[in-house]
Amino acid sequence: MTTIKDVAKAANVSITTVSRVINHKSEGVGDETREKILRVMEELKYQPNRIARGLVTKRTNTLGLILPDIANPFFPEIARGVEDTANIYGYNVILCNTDDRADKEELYINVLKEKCVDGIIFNSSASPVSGHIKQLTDYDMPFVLLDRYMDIDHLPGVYSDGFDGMYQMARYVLQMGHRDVAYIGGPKGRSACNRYEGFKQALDDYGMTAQKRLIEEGNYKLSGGKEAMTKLLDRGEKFTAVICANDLTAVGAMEILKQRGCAVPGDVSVTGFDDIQIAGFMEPKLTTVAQPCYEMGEVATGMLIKLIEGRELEQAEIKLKPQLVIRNSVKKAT
Amino acid sequence: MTTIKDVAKAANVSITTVSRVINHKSEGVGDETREKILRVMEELKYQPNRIARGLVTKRTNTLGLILPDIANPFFPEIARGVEDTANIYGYNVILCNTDDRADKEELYINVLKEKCVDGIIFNSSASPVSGHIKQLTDYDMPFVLLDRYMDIDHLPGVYSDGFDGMYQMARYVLQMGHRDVAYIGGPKGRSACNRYEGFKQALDDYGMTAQKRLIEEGNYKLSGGKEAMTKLLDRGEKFTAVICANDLTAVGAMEILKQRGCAVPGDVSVTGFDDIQIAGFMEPKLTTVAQPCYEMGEVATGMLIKLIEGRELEQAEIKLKPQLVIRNSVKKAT
DNA sequence: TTGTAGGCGTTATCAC
DNA sequence: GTGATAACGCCTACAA
Repeated sequence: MTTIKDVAKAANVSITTVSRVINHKSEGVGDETREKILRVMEELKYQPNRIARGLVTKRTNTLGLILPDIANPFFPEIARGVEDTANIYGYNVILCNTDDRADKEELYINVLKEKCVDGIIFNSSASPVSGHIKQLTDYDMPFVLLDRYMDIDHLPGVYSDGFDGMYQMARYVLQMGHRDVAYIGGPKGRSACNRYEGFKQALDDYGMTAQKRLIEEGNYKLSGGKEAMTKLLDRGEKFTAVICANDLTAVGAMEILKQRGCAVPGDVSVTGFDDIQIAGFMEPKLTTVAQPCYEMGEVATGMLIKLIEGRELEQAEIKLKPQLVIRNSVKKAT
Repeated sequence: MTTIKDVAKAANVSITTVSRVINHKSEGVGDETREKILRVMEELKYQPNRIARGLVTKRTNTLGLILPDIANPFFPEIARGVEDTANIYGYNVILCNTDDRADKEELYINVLKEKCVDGIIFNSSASPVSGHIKQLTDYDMPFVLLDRYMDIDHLPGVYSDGFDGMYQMARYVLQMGHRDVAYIGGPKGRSACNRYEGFKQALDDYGMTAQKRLIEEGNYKLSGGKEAMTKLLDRGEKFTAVICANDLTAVGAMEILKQRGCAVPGDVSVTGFDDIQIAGFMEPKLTTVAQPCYEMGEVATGMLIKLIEGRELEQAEIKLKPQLVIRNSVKKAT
């Protein structure tokens, strides 16, 4: 490995001078000397050692990205947005999968700190007040929260506006003339970014109120959609549309509907949320809401870099608008 | 930030001694002194600076993972396998998206080198003889190739055995009694890991030969499947099954089939390859071949770490077997 | 315009 | 057992 020292010797100058041209502090270096040094660097295939540089500058140009599971289809787009943006600004990103386990989160935060990353983007199901996240605020480590819990302390974070997304969807369904609209949500504990509240607001704007008999709890999985729809049907509820809190739930609900001889969207319209890959391929193609994943990664990274560079954030919390994706699973109510 | 120096001072010992207990070289440190140092480290919340350590040990415990696009559904599982394994052995991984562009690949290799990663896992569509990959072999940087081109020089690499996967599939289709079997492959240039060869071998084992009239070229996309199937049908070819080189192709082929009034699998059986998410959700559920993605990441990382630690590889090239996933898109030929 | 010297936080090599 | 001290490769006052 060739070092700055080798270059200096070969060019017959001091280390300082070489360092100057490496860092483009070209003021204070003669044209000839610079030329020569550049030439020698080329010949020797010199590459600066960023580790050594980091030791003195306290900057590694590396970011940490902590998320539950990159294999979960929700995250790759986010990760891509993060990496692209980081790359533009000259940063690299270390990927960490936590499976939402507090111990792994804590471990990664520590390692990342020891490796002196310049900042961390953090997606966790844990609330920010919980211990291992307090680590972050206690350290002087810049960080940005991603999705998940809206924060009470106005920590910097980027969120997908579930309220707005579901509001758009519900309004669309209502515009299509549906009045008996069922809703299959997430499990009780999880607030799910206010999706349910968006649903209620839309009803409200149409002078309606949510009817308890048409509201069921799901689990964000296929099974939840199936079970909820089974209950609805077994109780003999009447409805012309079902709004589901996510796509998997919608797929499950649809399967039961078809089994029971209900045509979708002929007899019952169905909607999802997330726009996972299958949404565009199933029969009928699912009308759903697309999360602004890539953009979330982009925006979060932009914020983080601002933070790292000591610039002020105009806004600590940024909510991004999801997008309504209209396909074929909703038809006009007759 | 508290350093080893602070700890030494607070514990009234030399930094050497502190360093000894940090690195668990407990031989040569008195029990009492160790206790005291441990206590002080705790109190001061000391965390070793891995940058500084790396500067002297020449090891960063960081790996580079270079791939085209983490948002491409093929890679998240691989990345997860890589990260999990790396984590087990105490490494972190830097994620790099190249979009298969040679310039980006070269750039990342350089940055990774400058950041002194201990090794690189590399997935590229470029052939290993091309310039920027030669960088890797020229450097004394350990690396493992992932999927893509089988290598002529027996560089270390992990591959999915496309031959075997397609052989399994074709054999299954033949076992189901089909004799007029069409094949929609990839674009001509790309060898596609010998999938086509696997297909031919299976026919051969059944005393049959591939018939040119039933072979069409695709592009691994929906459009390719549609076009190829349209050609086949327009030419009036007779077949009871179509084997597609990947799932998207199969989905495209199926759409045309249905449009033209052919039932799947009633009239024609269809198979895919890759087992992407939609395969399990479409109607009929697609019989396909699952790539050993997670395992590939796992194995590649294991190899890389061996390389890094200077241990010998029993095998430079490892081929992993894909798995046949039988669903509902193939029925017995009558 | 250029060079000298000190320091970043560790580990490694010797002494004692 | 323990402790100086010299690296590691680079940056940055401060001098010249």
